[in-house]
Parts: sequence; C-alpha cells; structure tokens
Amino acid sequence: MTILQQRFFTHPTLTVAQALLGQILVRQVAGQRLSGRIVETEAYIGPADTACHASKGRTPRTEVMFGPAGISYVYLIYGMYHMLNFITEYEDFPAAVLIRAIEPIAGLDFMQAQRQKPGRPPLKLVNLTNGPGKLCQAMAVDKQLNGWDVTAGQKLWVEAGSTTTASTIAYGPRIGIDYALPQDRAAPWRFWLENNQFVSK
DNA sequence: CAAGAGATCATCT
DNA sequence: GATGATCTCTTGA
Repeated sequence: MTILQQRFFTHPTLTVAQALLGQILVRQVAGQRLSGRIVETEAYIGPADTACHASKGRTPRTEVMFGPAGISYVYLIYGMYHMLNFITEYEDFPAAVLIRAIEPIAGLDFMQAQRQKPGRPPLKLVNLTNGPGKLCQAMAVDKQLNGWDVTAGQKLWVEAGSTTTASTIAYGPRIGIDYALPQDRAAPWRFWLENNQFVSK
C-alpha cells in the first residue's frame, strides 16, 4: 500500500480532483481502520473563484487554504455538518478539493453506528457515505482534523487505489453554491465515477 | 417521487 | 445579525 505524498497534491486542482477518484480514503480512529473508495470530488480554485471560501479573503478560517498542499481543510457548515477537503497547488494560492462521496470498504459497523439515529432502523449501505456531510459523520471527521497533514500516515490519509478498477470520469457544475457568480456556478468542477451508486444525489 | 421546511452554530459584517 | 461547499423528515400526489 502506498500513502499519497505531497507531490500528489501539488498539481493543478482540476487534475488532483480527478486523480483522487478511485483512491482510498483511510481513517484511523478508536483503534479501528475505516476506509472507502473516493467516488466524487469538487474543485475550489483560488481567489478568483467566488464559490471558494478563500475568495472572500484570508481569515482565520481560510488560513489553511493558503498553506502547503497535502493538508486537510475541515469546516462546519449549516451548524451541523463537517466538510472534508485537501489543500492543493502551492503556498499562498488558496485551492482545495472537497471529498463529496466514498464507497465504503472497511469499518462498516463503525460507520453505521456513527450515522444511525436512536430509534431508527439501520441505514442502507448506499446511504452511509454518499454525501460530503455523511462521509464525515461516518468516519468521525470533525474540526479537530482541520490543518492535519494527510501525508503523515496517521489518523487520516489517502492510499493509492487499485488500477484495475478504472472507471469513466463524469463531470458537471458544483453543488450548493448559489451564492457564487454565474460563471463560477456554471464551471464544471465536480467530478464523479460514472454509474457509481455511491455518488451523492 | 418531488418539494419544502427546519435544524443549528461558527464565522464574518 | 445573516448566512451557509447539507441532510433528514414530512407532506402530498
């Protein structure tokens, strides 16, 4: 197994967003190893992209986006959900890839326990991690992992996926960015593996 | 199945 | 004081 190193993340964000598809997201927590295949991503690219948080300036929250590649950017949205990103490109250029969905591989019971609500039946496998908020909940990813070095091979990292499972990459506009300018709303910067059932709806 | 509303709080104005 | 890179539940066809 190969842990993806910083070099993987220093490429143009659109390249990294596509290259991450098919790679394995790994989370080590509570003595358990959770993992899943990345099947959907989105690119947020620089100060000119009005959908990118950093386009509003360098603030305490967006500071990690201006740092080196290979670092995680985790934030809370709508008061209840966390989003997981990986910083790309070079220092002082704020860009990142949002992980939108994974296909669960290991640690299914842990994920189910994280996701299931009291008094509710277990979720179907397909609903465990098919969304950016869902996968963070399933993998116990929160703000404590903001700024984490994902090339170190602890707590959270990415491994090279099998090359024998290559799939066609589909693309389209990003989700949930109505606040951005029309040209940024239209940019086809969301990528997913075609016909994969774990892609978000 | 589709549409609408509510949850809930860190961040920035 | 407003808002958001979401999700879940409810309602109604």
